Amino acid sequence: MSTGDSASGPVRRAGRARGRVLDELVAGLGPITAEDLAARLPEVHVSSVYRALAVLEEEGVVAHVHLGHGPAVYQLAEEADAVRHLVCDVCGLDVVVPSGVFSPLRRRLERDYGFVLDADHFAVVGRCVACARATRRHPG
Amino acid sequence: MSTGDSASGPVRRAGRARGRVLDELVAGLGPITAEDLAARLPEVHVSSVYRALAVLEEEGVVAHVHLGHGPAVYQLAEEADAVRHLVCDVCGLDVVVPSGVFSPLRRRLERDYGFVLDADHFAVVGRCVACARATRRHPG
DNA sequence: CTCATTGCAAACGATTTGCAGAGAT
DNA sequence: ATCTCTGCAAATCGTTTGCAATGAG
Repeated sequence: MSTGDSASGPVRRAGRARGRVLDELVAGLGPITAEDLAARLPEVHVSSVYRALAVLEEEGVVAHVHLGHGPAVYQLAEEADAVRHLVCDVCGLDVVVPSGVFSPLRRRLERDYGFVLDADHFAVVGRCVACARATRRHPG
Repeated sequence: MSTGDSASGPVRRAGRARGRVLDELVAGLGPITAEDLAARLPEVHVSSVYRALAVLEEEGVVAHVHLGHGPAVYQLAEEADAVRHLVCDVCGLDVVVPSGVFSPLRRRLERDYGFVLDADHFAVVGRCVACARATRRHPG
């Protein structure tokens, strides 16, 4: 019970990929996909980007969100905390809103169904103002 | 403006796949994936199942929902109308709730952000009662 | 030296597509 | 006969994984 950290896992050794990926995220590019990250880091292979992101997520430094049909986007966990994503299924626009907007639904789902909403891992899908307007079956 | 239905598309000809797929859905299996559908129809290729489903959706007979990480599930549009899906990200359980549960959020998003929520195309993700309980980091 | 980390290619699951042939009207 | 539909194989997209080489401690 002294050296045995039950869930400590392997000893982490800083390699090039992890550092570069974190640097990019810290540079504040906002939500970005693994592929876009790899595109900015010619020295780092896409698969290494995914692996680096996985480790960083495990450490709680990074978090990812699935935006509707598109690929997942990554971000510093601290930046992701207070917001939720509304993604337009038509144009892909990502509308970021304060997480508080979901509190009433969250409470209701939890009380009535025991379901704990995780609105920060998957975006909520719909249509943005512009696309909603355009979608009203061709006025006329 | 007589014979020219602006968006009528190609003349549909009933083929084996489309009929079989629709039969299965009418048989009331509830939400089912394209692959499961294909598995029940040895005479129909998966790709034909997807194509049949696409046509049926275009006609408004069928609708599909994306359940979190898993594949999309298909259902008769009329059966899908009144419900929303809460999917557990841990065990995959699909909790079906009346669509009314989302009305307050829907109204708020529309009023405050002009965003039209489409809660029937993508499930809302979280943890079911059992998994939520189990997730509270190993009590003890 | 040892073990984590990386690169690369190949595997993956879900879905789509090109093409030639079978089938419906 | 015409034009849609189907089967099959191959391609796609996003992501994961096996394996051997590299590198950090």
